[in-house]
Amino acid sequence: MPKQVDHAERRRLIAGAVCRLADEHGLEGVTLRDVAARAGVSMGAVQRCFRTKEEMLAFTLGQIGERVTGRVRARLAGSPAQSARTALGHAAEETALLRAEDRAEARVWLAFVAQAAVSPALARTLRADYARLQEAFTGLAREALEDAGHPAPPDPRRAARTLLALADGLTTHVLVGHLTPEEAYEVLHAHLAGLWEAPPGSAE
Amino acid sequence: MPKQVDHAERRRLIAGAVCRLADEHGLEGVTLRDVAARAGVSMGAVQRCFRTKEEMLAFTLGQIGERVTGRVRARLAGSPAQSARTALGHAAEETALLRAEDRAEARVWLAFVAQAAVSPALARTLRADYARLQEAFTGLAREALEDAGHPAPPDPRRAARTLLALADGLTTHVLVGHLTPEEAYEVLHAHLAGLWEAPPGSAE
DNA sequence: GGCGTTCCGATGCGAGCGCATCGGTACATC
DNA sequence: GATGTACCGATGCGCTCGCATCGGAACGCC
Repeated sequence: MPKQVDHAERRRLIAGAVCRLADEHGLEGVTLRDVAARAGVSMGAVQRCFRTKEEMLAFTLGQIGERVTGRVRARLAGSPAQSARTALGHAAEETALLRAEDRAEARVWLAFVAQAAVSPALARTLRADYARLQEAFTGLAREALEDAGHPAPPDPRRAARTLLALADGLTTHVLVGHLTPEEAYEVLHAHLAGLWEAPPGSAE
Repeated sequence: MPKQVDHAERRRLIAGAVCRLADEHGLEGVTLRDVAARAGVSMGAVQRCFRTKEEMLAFTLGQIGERVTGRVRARLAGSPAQSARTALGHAAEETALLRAEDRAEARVWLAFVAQAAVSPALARTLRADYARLQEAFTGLAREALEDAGHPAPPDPRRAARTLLALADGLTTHVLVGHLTPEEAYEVLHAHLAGLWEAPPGSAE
């Protein structure tokens, strides 16, 4: 067995370079040459790891999805100690990518979402991520709404969908500069607060 | 004075071609040659109307913005007869682009939003559109919330921002196939219903 | 009908793209 | 240390891109 290379690790390395480039110039600005240069490897190495560019992009999107859902899960793992309500708030924050240090990740996410609209393969990956997130949100929302003491708690799945869409919309609006991160944060938490204060039987 | 051409009309014609192509293959698939072919003109004509490709894309984005805000305004024009609450719902529907026939427009919008994240010129255009929409939404929300008889009505601007972000998020989720248009519609209207039913002093 | 002006379609150009190829290198094995 | 294999970096290829260029068509005007 001659020289061996940790392929998985290298793939992650390359995916990281893809993210940094996509953050700077958009997904269109991601070329194999630039990726190789940024990752500090040769083009040949990139081509060895991924047969085509599309495969590379799909892998990168998968990495991003794992990172986001992983962070949400990490927050949830520490949640039993806190209330489900707080946990849901934190999860929504993680998803909305409002922090300054998440800015790059948000831009990459947006680039991939746009591409997914015309690329079935990417759309599949993205749908799986959204499904996982919605499931997690729904569980938390159910728990939190029951805690709120509603005799007939609102539909937790709908609450989760609303929250997920709101988080994504806020991410977008921050990215294009329509809202500041602070404004988005305020909108998000006002929405969450409204969830618990809604009267029994409310549709929201 | 020799041959004269309606430049404004031709620009709109070309912008239409850009939209159709962006719908099919994403913004990356929009090339000057394809645009010219789709618009039924020569490449030279396209280059005469727009000095650069970027100028062409910016103009197209402006057209889309005008179309959306124009439709919202049109709905609003007929609103004095109805309640502000209904008008706000209709405006939100228009913005969310959930109908099947809006699908193409939604895809184009998403492509431009992603590009705007790395293109200041596009971002400016987009911000102006969002500002207009938010203003319109805020006015309607204020009116509707006052009609709802709150002694201390919730912040209408925040309600408008929430609604706008939610609408955009839903558009995105429908595009990637996470939600069906019907599910998104249901989420949107449940959120609207929750607005009126929130108790006085509610944060939402 | 010649003329001047405006417009346009075809063509060329340099650059950059994704991908294929291949000789050389590094390393486990014996 | 020879050898076989897995790997990689460099280079080449075919293509398409955005943009520049230019000869000629179209047309109001004298």
